[in-house]
Amino acid sequence: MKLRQMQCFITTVDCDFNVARAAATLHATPPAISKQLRLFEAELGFALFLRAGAKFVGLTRSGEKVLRWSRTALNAAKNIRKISEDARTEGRGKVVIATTYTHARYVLLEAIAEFRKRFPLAQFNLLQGTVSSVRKSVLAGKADFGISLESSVPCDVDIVSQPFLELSQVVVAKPGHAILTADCVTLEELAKYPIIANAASMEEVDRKFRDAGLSVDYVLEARDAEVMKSYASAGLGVAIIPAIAYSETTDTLLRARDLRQLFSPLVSSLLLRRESYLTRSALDFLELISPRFNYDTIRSLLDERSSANDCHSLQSA
Amino acid sequence: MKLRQMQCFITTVDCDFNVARAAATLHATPPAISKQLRLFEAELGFALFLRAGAKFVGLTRSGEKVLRWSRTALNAAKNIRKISEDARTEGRGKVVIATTYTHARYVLLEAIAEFRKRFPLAQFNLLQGTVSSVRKSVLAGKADFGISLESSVPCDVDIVSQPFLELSQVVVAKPGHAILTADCVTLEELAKYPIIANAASMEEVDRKFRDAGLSVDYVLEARDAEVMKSYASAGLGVAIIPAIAYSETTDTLLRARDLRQLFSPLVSSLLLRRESYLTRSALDFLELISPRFNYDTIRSLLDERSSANDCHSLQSA
DNA sequence: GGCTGTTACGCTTCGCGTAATCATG
DNA sequence: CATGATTACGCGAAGCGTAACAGCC
Repeated sequence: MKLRQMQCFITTVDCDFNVARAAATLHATPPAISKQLRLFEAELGFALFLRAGAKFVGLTRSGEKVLRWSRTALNAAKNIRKISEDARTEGRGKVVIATTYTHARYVLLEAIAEFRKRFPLAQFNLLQGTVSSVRKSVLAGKADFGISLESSVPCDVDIVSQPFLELSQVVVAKPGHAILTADCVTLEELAKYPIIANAASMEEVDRKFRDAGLSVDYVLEARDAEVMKSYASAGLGVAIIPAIAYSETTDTLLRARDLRQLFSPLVSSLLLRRESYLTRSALDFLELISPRFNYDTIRSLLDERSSANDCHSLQSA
Repeated sequence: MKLRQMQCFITTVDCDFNVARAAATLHATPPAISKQLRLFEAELGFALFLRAGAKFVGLTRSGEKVLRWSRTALNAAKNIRKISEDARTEGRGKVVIATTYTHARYVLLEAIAEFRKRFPLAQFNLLQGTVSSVRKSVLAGKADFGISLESSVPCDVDIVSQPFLELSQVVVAKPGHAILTADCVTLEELAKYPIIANAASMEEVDRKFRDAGLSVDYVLEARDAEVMKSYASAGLGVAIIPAIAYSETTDTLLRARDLRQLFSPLVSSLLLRRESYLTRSALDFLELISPRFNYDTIRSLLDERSSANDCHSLQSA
C-alpha cells in the first residue's frame, strides 16, 4: 500500500471520477493514475469504484471507507510536510489565513503589522472570501486557519470554531443626514431610509426589522465595508457597518451613530480544522490576535472531546 | 514521502531506537531501515533523532511531531488493510478481543457461542490478560476492542470506554463454612476469615474494610475465579467473586452468599480505540453483547467530541 | 571482539511517460 | 470521430539484501 495510490484515489474522486483531470491535477499522465488505481484495487482485493463500462461513476461501499482513511493518511503526510517546512523556515514561514474583507482590512491589519515588527521575515497570504468560502478553505486545508464571523449554521464536525472578538455596529450616513440628528436611533427611524447592509450581518438585522413588522428598502448588499461607505457618502442610503470600519478622522465624508442598543454585536471567530498541524508562526500569530489563544488553549480546542465515561443507566447483571 | 519511511521511523522508535531490532520486527535488514531513515530525514530537511555518536538516543522536537503524524498515517493504512480483509472475508473475519479471565470465561462465552450459531465461519482470538494489559492491547491496536472491568484510572484520550454490564459479587466458601450460616453477611463477619480476592475487584473491597477499621487476612489474590473457587473449596478461606462465576448446579463443592448489600457491583466496559476501524464482524458481535451497541451508538462513541461552540466570556471590541 | 549503525554494489521491482489500443456515445 | 480509460514498452529511480566497513564499550 502506497501513499501515492491513496493520493491518486482521492484526487480521482475529487475530480468527479475523471482520471484525465486527476492526472492533470497531480502533474502526471492518465496511464500513471490508472495503473495506480488498478494496483490499489488489486492489493485491496475489491473494487473501489462503481463503473459504467470503463468509466468511473461512483464509489463502492468499501470504497467510501477506504476514501475516508486515505484522506486521513494523506492529511497526516501533509502535516509532516508542514512540520518540515516549519522547522526549516523558523519564523519565516508563510501563514495562510482564510478571512473576510472586514477582518482582513480591520481586524488583521494591526495584528499583521505588529507581527512583522516582531518577525520581520514573516509572510502572510490572505485568502479573502465570504463566511462560507472561509469555512471551505479551512475544511480543505488550504489555509492554516480561518478568521471569520460566527455563522449561524452549525459547524462541521471537522472544524472547531472559537469566538474571540465582538464587533459592535454603527450606522453611517453622509453629513447632514436626518438619521444623525434624530433623537434616538430606533428600528422605525432606520427603516425610513434605504439601507446598505453587509451580506454577512444582514441576517440578524433583517430579522429584527421583520419582527418589528417593518418593511425595509435594501438598496445594496455588499461584502465590503469600503464599498458600503462609498455608497452611503454618495447619499444612496444609510450603511450598517462594524464600528471598527469607521474612523472619525479619515472618514471625513461620513458621520456615524452607535447601534449597540439596537443590534447585538457580530462575533469574530477563529476556525481551525481538526487534525491539522499549526505551524509555529501560525501559533505565534494567534497568540497575538488574542492572548487567550496560547498554545495550550489551541491544543485543547483541537483535542476537545466529551469524556464518554458517564455511566447512563445500566442494566443489571 | 513514503509510508515505508514512516513505518521504519515508528518501529525504530518503538524498538528503543535500536535499528537492528526494528529491522527484525519489519522482517528486513538493518541497512534497509537505516537507509529509509536517512532518506526520510533528508527529505524533511532536519534530524528526527538525537544521536550519541552513531547511536540513536531520542527524538528531536520536530521528530516527536513527525512521529505523531506518522502514527496517524500508518494507522490509517492499517485500517484500510482491515477494510480490505473485512470486505473479502464477509462474516468470516477473525474478531480479536482483549479481555480478562472472568469476561472470557463467563461474559463472552455465551455471546461467542451464539455468534457462531449465526455465523458458523466466525473466528475469535481472545487476548487474555489483566485490566491494564487489555487497555494496552486496545491502545496498540492489537485487538478490535477490549472487554474489561471499568478501571478507576482515568482513560487515555485515545480510548473510549462504555460500561454495559454490572456484575454483582458473592462470597463463596466450602459447605458448612460459618459464613454461610451467619445471620447477616457484614464486613465484620467477612473479616473474620481469610479472604481470597480478585486483584481487579480488590480495590473497592479493601477500601471498605479499611474504612470500617477492619484488618483483613488476604490469603490469596488471583486473577482467575476458578483458582479462587478451588482455594475456597479447599477450605483456605472465603472467596469474593462475581456472581456470574458461581453456579449452584456445577460448583457442588461450594456455597455462595450474595454480597450486593455490601459491595457495589463491578462494571464491565467496552474499550474502543479512537481512530480505529471496526470490522463488520466486530460490530455484529458488539450488538450481540449489548443491544445498546448498535452501529450508530458505536459511531457516536468514536466521534464524540464536545461542541466547542460555547461562547464563554467575550472581550468586547 | 561483540555491539552498534553505515556505505558499496548488484539485482529486482516500481513508477513514470510515450505511443498505440480499446470502449462508448 | 471525439472523449476517456487502458495496455505495451522502455527508461530511470527506488528498495532490498549481501558483504564489507567504521565507531564504541
